[in-house]
Amino acid sequence: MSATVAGNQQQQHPHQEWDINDSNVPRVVEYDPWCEWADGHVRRVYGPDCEEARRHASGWAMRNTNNHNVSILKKSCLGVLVCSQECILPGGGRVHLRPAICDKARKKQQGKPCPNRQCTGRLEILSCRGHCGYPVTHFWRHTEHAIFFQAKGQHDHPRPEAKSTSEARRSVGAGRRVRGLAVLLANEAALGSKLMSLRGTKRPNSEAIEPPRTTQPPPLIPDKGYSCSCPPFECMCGLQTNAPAYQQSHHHQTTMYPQQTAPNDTPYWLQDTVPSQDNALGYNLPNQVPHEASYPDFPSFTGELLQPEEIFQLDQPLRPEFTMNSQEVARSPPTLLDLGSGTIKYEMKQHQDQGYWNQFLSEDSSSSHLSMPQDDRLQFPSFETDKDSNGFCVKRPVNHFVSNKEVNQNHHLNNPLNFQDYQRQHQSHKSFVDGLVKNDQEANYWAQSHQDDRLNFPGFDPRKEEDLLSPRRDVNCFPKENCQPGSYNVYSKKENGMVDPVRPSRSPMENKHYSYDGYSQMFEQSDGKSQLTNRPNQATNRMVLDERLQNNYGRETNPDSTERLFPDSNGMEATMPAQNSPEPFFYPSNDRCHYTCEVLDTRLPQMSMNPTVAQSAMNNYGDVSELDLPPFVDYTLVGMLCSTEEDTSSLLPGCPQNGQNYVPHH
DNA sequence: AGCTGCGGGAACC
DNA sequence: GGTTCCCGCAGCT
Repeated sequence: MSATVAGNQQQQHPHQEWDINDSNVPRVVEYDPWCEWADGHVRRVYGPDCEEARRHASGWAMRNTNNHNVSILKKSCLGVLVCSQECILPGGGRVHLRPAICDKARKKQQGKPCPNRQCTGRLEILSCRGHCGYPVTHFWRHTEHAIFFQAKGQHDHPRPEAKSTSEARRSVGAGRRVRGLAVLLANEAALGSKLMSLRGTKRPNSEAIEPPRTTQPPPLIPDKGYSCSCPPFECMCGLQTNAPAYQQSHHHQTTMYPQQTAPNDTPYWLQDTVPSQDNALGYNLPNQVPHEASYPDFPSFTGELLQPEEIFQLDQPLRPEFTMNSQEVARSPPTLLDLGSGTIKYEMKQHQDQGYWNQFLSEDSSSSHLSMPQDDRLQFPSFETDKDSNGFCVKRPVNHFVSNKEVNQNHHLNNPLNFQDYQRQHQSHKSFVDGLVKNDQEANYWAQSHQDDRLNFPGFDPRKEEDLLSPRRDVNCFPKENCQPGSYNVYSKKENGMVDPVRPSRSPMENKHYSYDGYSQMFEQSDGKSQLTNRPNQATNRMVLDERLQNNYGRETNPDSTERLFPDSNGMEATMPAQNSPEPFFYPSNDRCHYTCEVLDTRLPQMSMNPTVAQSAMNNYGDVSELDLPPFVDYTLVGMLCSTEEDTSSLLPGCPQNGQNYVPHH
């Protein structure tokens, strides 16, 4: 697919506006690269030959929705399957499987035992409410020259496993021996997909099984009721959200919002993170278009590397302290999750592997709380570097600066590091490490860090902490002021101490924020306390970056956006370059969206983090060595692996979310 | 069995 | 009347 306009060009020619609903859409000469995980209010234009676009594919589980417009296909997000107990996988990640599109199949999924063999939870759907309380919607429109895509809303939940993973799991069949799956996955990896294997064991016990339940909430906010005045398909609610994270991914890091609005003294990224990005990551990635089905071509295991089976035999938790080059970073890391030991192993390129594995093997995870740099994830092969519109890899500024204030109020969900911080704070929750639940840690959590965590949680709004959709829902995208009061009240019930009918309080878990990141936890989960101690450091490191960011991206607003390029009066399609620019998309006037800055700052930004979530799963490996698998055991791991890609994109968005982000004008 | 697209219908404004 | 979402159906893989 051809590249889009260069960043500079984009800036000069701000996003020409077009709407999927327009009678005449512009005739695009350049197309956006395929983006599997489009999030936020974005618009993209794909070439007619883009297979993914033609299939209306998406990493998100999107179901068809009738919009009574045959020319425009509408799809809405089904959310993600999560563990009812919000358990943390041995690797630190969380369960987030892909909901079946088919209602029937989806119903079957719900209530199944959590894939985490050490967890007694059940799978339940965490529905998407990213669009003012309703599921995020995707619109597809085909024209003679291009395929137009428009998304509304910001996913307020972790990314589900990749579709390919879900399919693989399905094909393997529940209840099969894990090894079968491992083999399948291994083959996949060899093909450039991913290598995964997992070990299934019998579930420890069958506690009282919770009746299958759905987290599906009733529409909280009538699509129409809320005061958002955004026109159809142009709602900008929550648009800021993804911008930060995605923005990063682009060559032009146009970072808007948080940085601009909040001065901050708290480093958003840890310093160690920076180096890794700049140095470790060369971003010299192959010109590769993100593709749903195409996982980063990580190398398959070779004789020099430990075989999956061998890896699983390790008794000691592994601790990664390694760096990898940019190319490796670009790939999804093959990982192995040993549920038994709770260890996640990453496959590294051989030249690096040796050292990596040596270290890996020699360290004890129990004491590794600090072993992993805050920005380790940046070093993971799975990170896909950003590519410029032309498909060339561009060094992605890792410097995403966010002040403390921002961290608390305007948390960028997209920021992996941010996420990481948060997550670490919550690792003690339901951690099943080495087969044991760390009760003591939980206690600590409540006694020492819980409150703290919340305050530090990105996007956390102290004023409304209880009103967050769900503890698991990291993002609260509901506009405070503009969503209908009535709708909003639904959430406020929680504020009043009311229990969410759908999700009975399970304190202490109840208030826990959903953590998507599995990276940091993988190696640190064993020591919850240490995590907390790290924070100060992290904060300090962020500072420099924040400053830089502000300087560089201080001027986000682009007045030019006012020009409305497309449909020309004569009815002919206006030719325009695809909107790949990372630049924020501003509406000509403020009147289109009434969300207040406060809302955006405090809530929307969180959404951008979502992508990160997926990471949790990402580096987990399944242990191939063991045998019978409970039907569900497999997919957790699989899903986790899948998330790799997701995470990748989220962290360092493989797909330029830049497409066309709408940024609220204030 | 599950995905996808289509269309009817209800609810809301 | 317009828009949204829910649901079922049928074709396809």
